[in-house]
Amino acid sequence: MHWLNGCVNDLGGKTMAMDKTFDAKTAEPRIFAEWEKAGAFKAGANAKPGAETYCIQLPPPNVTGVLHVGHAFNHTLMDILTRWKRMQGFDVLFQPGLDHAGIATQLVVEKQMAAAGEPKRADMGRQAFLAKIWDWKKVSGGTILEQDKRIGSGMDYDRVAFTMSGADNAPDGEEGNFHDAVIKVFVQMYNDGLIYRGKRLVNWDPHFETAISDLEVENIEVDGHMWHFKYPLAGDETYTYVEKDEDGNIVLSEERDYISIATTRPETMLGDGAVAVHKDDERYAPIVGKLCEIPVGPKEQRRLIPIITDPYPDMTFGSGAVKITGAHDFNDYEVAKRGNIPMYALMDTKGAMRADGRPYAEEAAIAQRIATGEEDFDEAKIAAMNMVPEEYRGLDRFEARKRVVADITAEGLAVMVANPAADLSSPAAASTSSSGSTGGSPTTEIPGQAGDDGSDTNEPAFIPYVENKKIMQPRAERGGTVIEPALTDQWFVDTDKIVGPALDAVRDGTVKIMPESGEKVYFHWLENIEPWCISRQLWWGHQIPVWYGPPVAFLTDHLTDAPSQTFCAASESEAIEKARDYYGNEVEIGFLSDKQAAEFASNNWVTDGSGHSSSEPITKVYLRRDPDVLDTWFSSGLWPFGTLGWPDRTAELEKYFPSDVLVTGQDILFFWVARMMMMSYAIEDKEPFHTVYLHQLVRDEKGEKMSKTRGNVLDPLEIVDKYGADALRFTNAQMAALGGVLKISEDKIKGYRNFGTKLWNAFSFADHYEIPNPGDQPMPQVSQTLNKWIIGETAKVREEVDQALTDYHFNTAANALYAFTWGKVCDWYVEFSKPILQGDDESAKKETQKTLRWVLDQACIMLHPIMPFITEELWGLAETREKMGVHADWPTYTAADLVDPDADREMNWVIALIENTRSARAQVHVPAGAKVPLLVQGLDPKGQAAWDNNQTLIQRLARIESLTSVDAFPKGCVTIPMDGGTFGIPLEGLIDVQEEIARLEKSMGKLAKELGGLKGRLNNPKFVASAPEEVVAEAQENLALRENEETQLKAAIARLAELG
RNA sequence: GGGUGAUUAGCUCAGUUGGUAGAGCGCUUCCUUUACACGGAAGAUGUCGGGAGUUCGAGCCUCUCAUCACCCA
Repeated sequence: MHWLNGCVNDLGGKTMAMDKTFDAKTAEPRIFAEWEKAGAFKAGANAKPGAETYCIQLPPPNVTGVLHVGHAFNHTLMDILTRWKRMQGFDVLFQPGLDHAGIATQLVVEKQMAAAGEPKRADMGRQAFLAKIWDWKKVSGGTILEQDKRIGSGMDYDRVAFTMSGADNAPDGEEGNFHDAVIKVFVQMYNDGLIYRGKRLVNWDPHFETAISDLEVENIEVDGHMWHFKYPLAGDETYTYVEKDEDGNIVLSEERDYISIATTRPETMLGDGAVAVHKDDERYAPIVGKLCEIPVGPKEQRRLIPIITDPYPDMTFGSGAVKITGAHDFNDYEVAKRGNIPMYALMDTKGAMRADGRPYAEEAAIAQRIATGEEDFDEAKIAAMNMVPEEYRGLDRFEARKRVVADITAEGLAVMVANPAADLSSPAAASTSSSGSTGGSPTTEIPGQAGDDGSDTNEPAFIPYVENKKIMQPRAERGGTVIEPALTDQWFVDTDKIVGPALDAVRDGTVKIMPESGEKVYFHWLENIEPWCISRQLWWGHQIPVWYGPPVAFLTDHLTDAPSQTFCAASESEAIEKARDYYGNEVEIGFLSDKQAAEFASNNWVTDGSGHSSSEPITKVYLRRDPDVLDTWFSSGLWPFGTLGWPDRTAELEKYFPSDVLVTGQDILFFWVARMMMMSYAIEDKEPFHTVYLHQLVRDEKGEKMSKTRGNVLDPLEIVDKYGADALRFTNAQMAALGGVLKISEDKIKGYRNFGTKLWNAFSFADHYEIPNPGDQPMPQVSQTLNKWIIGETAKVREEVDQALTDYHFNTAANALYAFTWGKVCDWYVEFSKPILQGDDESAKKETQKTLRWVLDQACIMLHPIMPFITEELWGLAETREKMGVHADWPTYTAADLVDPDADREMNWVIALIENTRSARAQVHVPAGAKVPLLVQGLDPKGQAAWDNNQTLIQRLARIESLTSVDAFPKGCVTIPMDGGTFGIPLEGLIDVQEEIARLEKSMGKLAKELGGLKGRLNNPKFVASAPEEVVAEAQENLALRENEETQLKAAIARLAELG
């Protein structure tokens, strides 16, 4: 054939010798190129007229990504499904694409710029920086899709979608609909009241100076410290602090003029709004409602905060009292919201202590009036207040922490404990310390202060109480910066309003999540869904289509404190229209540049430099575009229809949306799957797909996550180089048990490479026997039992594979094909066919030749979705083919039509006889090569027929010289019990009688166990009464067989016993 | 702390209306027999995590305990 070189010559269709093994390294790229040239993966390729559609959309990898084993696994599964459906004649689209991956991409490009010594992005400006990223994307973006070709992913590469395509600043060649889609969705959702702006505590990345989603934060356990400080009570109040043990015995009772607070983040004390204790905590009951003092900052302006009750504090943890810093901790945020406690933000966008605002003394005075209820407050007022004392302003948060700890300790407000390093015999150290804290052991380590006071020879008797403990620290998934919870203005999707249909769809089965456990997790998450923060303070992404302008009152009153006006519009021109409607036609509308917008101060809407007096009306206003971009998941949430041309009603959209199945990692169920569900329903009022197939992370052979730092990363491309793509793909399919843990190992891959070679050699065998290989031939009509049998087996495996793939049981499909190809075709059919192929019966020979070719073709077809390369190569060895293997017609024959029960029974009997004979021979050490005579006793007609039909091949495979029927076995005979007769190998004088008896007794032992079970059940009247008929019948049948076998074994043992 | 899952051969894992346990790899022995040593033949190994319950019958269903993993706080 023309599309595959080599292997076929012009000498009358006779094939040249095949290579010893399949040379994956050279063949695979060649074959993939041929597929692409033939357009084999184009949408609708090989579709039968009027075919149903089948669509899978690739979860878009990051544009910066390179192929790792997780992708390879994920992509293989989708490729298996789409290849399978394509061969069945469906109208298939396997839609590829890439995600612009805001933060990840920006990080990559900024790193490169830094390495090249180029100016920082802030210096180069937004447009120039974006141009840089686009340049980078052009050169290195999408490497992964090229790598995908190495593993055989059959996607429609002419349709690669990109989530930033068509953006305002996109260069030539990056046209596309995605940007329009994103903007249209935003505007639509804004107009529908599904998107709003608000102040929320978000995860703030101080390095990128952006909010990131909860899901992009990972909590890492690190060594941290828990400091214990005293918050003195206001007005010299005291109370009796009583601590009891489990039995209620008082273990400590003392007068205190403070409340002890434990914290891992002392620097946030400056922003405390309250101290909270549990309402059931008797220790603090006397002081609830009183005020205490934050023990930091200038002495004269110490703030007082209330002691409140809340369910949040854990009475058994730390001192049981918690400082509430609503602006810097998520738990505190909830407590503060519940208790209407002011949340003072202490840090700027870089994570340094704020340096803006009024002098601390003024701020503290206002805060004091708020705390005592003398002054009202609202969100904006609190946000403007800077509660950082001058001495800490501008310090990095970690530096501020050290300073705060040192200052409090110096003032004597740290909780002290006895110093274990001090001389315990001294009276001071032996006395009871004032610490009443529970949990944790004191430590001598004082971070940042070691050696400051006291010398090595003269340890202080008491030291500050600092626990060394593991704390969970939030880190940015990208970059690893310590996340700072921050109160900021962000855009949110009101998920409560759109989550309904997404939940219903799964509840009512419109969308099925596999494995089912995924549904539970999905419900749990969506039923407790939080507002989705969609703004990111990045540049690489879809800029939020919102412009701000002055309130209309500003035109006449420049000092108005009315809030600014928001215009949400799909474009600048639309924004102008909206602004005109608002300001009136006489007012000229302009836009602030990026630079101006960046420097914008909220009270200055006039930027033409002219001075305006409040009496002078303004005739031109400048709109400022929101500088933020949308969360990457906002755009990828539109993937199911965005890839198909939406908002245009393209033919592809009509055809392929909703798609069929989403195959993705369990880890992005919330990130992505849930969002696609919500967005699809919100925008198109349709489910995005009908099935979600979730799989786990691919791990190394020990089950550990692969990571560069661990050094256990397997590179799929190296595997492909070493073992071929098919081996990797087969391994992937074979591990894909629903919900299973995915552990990949090189040994496994090697094993499936060997499997490919086995298939290869089966073809090699056919060539070796000079079996014609004409190409597409109908299933042969056969009369030979052997051929009937293998055709039936083929039908069985076809059903099994189809069922398995329908159920997404890739492992079952792979294992069934493995067992069929190796265990049935190679181990038995090929061996059985040899005597016929070498024999004189021309018609049997011809029939077997045809059957063998047919069976091998079927194996190729059915293995193709999993092992496309080697099967394509083998397919192409035929003289003619109507289509390439990638488009070969998937079979539809059924076991009901093709399984011949008689042939089945006969061949299984033959196989059992050969196996039993081999086993008996091996165990009595008959040399493997030696041919032995075989005796038979009491062979029934069926057995006789089976023997007669298959005599040659039994003799060949069991190495039998002759068969003689006898009435009684001679003494010293190895016994082979079979259904329908007992066989024996006469070996008098050659066998070790004791060994043979041992062998038979072992068989008896196994039998006895089975018999016991069977008899036990059948003798139980309740079993016979309550079990289904067929189960009872099966048991009875089984019992008869086993009893027969038992009789034969007993006789054999008796014979040997005589001998011994 | 909340959630989800796992525990089956030496290892890695299958095992769906509950019918009496399998595969691959590894291991042992033998075999270079004309498709294949990336091979062939034979073989060994299980209290299906512990305990209890439902059932004629439980690896599978229920409860409980133990250990582990992952996700979210």
